[in-house]
Amino acid sequence: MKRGRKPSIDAADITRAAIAVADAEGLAAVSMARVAQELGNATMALYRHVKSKDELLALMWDSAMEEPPPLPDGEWRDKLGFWAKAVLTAIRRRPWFLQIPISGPPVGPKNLAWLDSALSALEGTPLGPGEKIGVVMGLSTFVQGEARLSFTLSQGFEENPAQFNHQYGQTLREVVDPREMPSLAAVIEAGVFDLDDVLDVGDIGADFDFGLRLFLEGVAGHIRGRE
Amino acid sequence: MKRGRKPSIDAADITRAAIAVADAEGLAAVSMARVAQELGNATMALYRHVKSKDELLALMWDSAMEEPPPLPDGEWRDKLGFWAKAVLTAIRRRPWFLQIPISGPPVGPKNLAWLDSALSALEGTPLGPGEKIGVVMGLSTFVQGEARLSFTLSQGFEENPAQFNHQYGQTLREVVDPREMPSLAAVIEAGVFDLDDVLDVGDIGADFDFGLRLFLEGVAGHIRGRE
DNA sequence: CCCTTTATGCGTACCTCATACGCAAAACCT
DNA sequence: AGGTTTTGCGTATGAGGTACGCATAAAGGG
Repeated sequence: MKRGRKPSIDAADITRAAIAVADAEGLAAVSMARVAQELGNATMALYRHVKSKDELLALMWDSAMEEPPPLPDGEWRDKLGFWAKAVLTAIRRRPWFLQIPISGPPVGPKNLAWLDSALSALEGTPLGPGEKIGVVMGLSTFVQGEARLSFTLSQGFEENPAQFNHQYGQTLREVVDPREMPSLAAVIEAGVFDLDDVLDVGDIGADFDFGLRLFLEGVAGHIRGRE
Repeated sequence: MKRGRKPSIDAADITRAAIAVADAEGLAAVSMARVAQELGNATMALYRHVKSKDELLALMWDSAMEEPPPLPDGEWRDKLGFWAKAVLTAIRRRPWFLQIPISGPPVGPKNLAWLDSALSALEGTPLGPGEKIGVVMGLSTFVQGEARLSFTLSQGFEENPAQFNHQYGQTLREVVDPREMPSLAAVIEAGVFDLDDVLDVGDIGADFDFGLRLFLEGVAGHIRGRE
């Protein structure tokens, strides 16, 4: 049988506690001391189960994502669109996911399940394996980038609401010289940046939807040009 | 005239020094003490010109980008493609750019110049102002995401070369159960992940090129459907 | 030319963190 | 029971950000 003192906690416990802290107070609040306190252990006890904080962050990264939801029936475009929105929703539930400095390609089961889900959406298409990966990587990159952007902005908003809303369009009008940046000035004058709802944390966001549509349209074009 | 002791440095000097440190040793090496040393001042002297380290990072963020290069002649698709690659190249020159936790929308002149440049590429198209912004935002999101990914991976590679190259495909084969994730397993079996050149830091990268092509194709489709 | 005003330079000190080290405590084996 | 092995954790070190207050210049007024 196994010798030595029984472990009172294991790496999974630590990861869970760390995730709870991150969910409640943000990634910045995740310190070894804080996590240990959550578990009722001393700080240094954690190091028996986790080599370093970086390793803990990697574990958190693997465990952070929920299970991918089943895709709807329909053609690949609907499925991929649904998938993209599901990714965005999942990330929004754990915004700190994007703040973790990742150290390599995904090997955790959850992340791989999401990858599999996206690939399955392309199952009926004539795309080759490499192309499927390319499509999914591109889409995933776009979604994560958009999520990061919206999260960053909403965070900046909480810290300093004044600089947003109508302010931004106004600020740009002051800073941009129409002679130096005519294209940008034209867009500013059109009032595109005067929206109140630059963030719209609640729903999916028009920018995201538009970009997603463009990307999927591109995939459709690629498939068409290939048949 | 202005009273009081003459400032020996100003915020711009500090920003420059901080950027020099980041260029040479990475963003992690940028500490107030390190920057002060670079300038021959004491640590606390910096706080006369910069409210906090966060503010310094924001200043660095604004100054980090170079001037956008002039776009080539041709149709919008060539221009935007060129722009996207230029963004990627510029970011690769200062990889730490993406590590700075940004706090709001861009107001710095350099970043706005890039925005203007991208918008000017769409000048000849029938797209409205909101659509132009949508296209540019989407593209920018994609490019930054791709840059972040390639940077992250190349960094992980330096720290731990063993886990890459053929290893990754092998690792996946061990972890992925074909019954649970059939689509992913199929792609793995096709050998897509066995490449030596997952990163290819040198050139533009096939994934990036493919994703870029898809997105631009999507924009073309959108324009076509609008005329 | 000295003194007051004002802004900068910076030494000291405090706090938060990650983490190395070594000993104490517990659980198993013989 | 005594030895062995593994975990728990107190202590200590060092890095980093920054508040505070005094020292130090530079300009203006008398």
